[in-house]
Amino acid sequence: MTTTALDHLLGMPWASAFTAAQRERLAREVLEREVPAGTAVCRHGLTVNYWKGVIGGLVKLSVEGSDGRTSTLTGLHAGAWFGEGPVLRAQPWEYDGVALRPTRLALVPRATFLWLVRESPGFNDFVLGQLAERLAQFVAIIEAERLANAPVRVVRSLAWLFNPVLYPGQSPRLDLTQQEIAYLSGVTRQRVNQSLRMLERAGLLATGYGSVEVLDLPGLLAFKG
DNA sequence: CCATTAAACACCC
DNA sequence: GGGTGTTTAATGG
Repeated sequence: MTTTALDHLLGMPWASAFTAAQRERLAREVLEREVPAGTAVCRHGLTVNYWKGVIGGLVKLSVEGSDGRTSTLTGLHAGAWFGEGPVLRAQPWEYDGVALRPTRLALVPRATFLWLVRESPGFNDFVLGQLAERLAQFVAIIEAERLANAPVRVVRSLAWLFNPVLYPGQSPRLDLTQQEIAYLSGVTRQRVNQSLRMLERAGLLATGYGSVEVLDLPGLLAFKG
C-alpha cells in the first residue's frame, strides 16, 4: 500500500482547507512519476508544464556554468515542492534537477496550480511563504558561497533540509549518506566527513549510519566555522 | 608551501 | 554491496 500522488498532496497542511470541488479537480489532474537515480526531473530552458512535489527520494537542484562546472542550489526530499517560480513567471526552468536516488514525484499541471493560487486563500498563503523562504535560502547560499568555507557550506545545505517552513513536521533525523551531502553541498566526501565530525563535537548534530540528526538547528544556522 | 582532492584502501553495517 | 573512515599521490592556489 503506497501513497498516491493525490494522497501525498492532500496530506499537506495547506491542503486541509481545499474545497470539495478543488479536491475533485486535483483527483482528476494530479499525476505521478517515478524517476530512477541519476535521471533529470527538470532541465534548464525547457517549458514548465507541472508544479512538482517530492513524494519520496532525493532531488538536487543546480545550475550549470558554460564551463560545465555546476553550482548546487538546494536539495529536495519528501514533502518538498518546487517549480512555483518558473510557473508563476511563465518562464522555462531556470535550473536543472537530478534525482540522486530513485524518486517519486507528484505533478500538478501548471494551469491547475495557477487556479489554486487564485481560488484558495490558504494555498496562496503557502505559496507566498514558500517563495519568501526560498528567497531567504538563496541569500544565505550566496553568503555561504562567498565565504567558501567547506564546513559552512555543509551546514547550510543540511540546515535547509530541516527548514520548518519548507518542511513542516520534518523529524530531526534524516536518512542521508555523506556522499549525498557531498553532492548537495558541492563539497568532497572527505570534507563532508570532517565537517560532520566537527559539528558533532560541537554538539550541533549527531551522525548515524547513513543518517544525520539535527540537535540544534538555530546553532547550525548561526555556525560560522 | 599549504590546502584540497581524486583514487584506492580496509573496515563495518 | 554500499556506506564509512583513512591513506596516498596528484593538483592547484
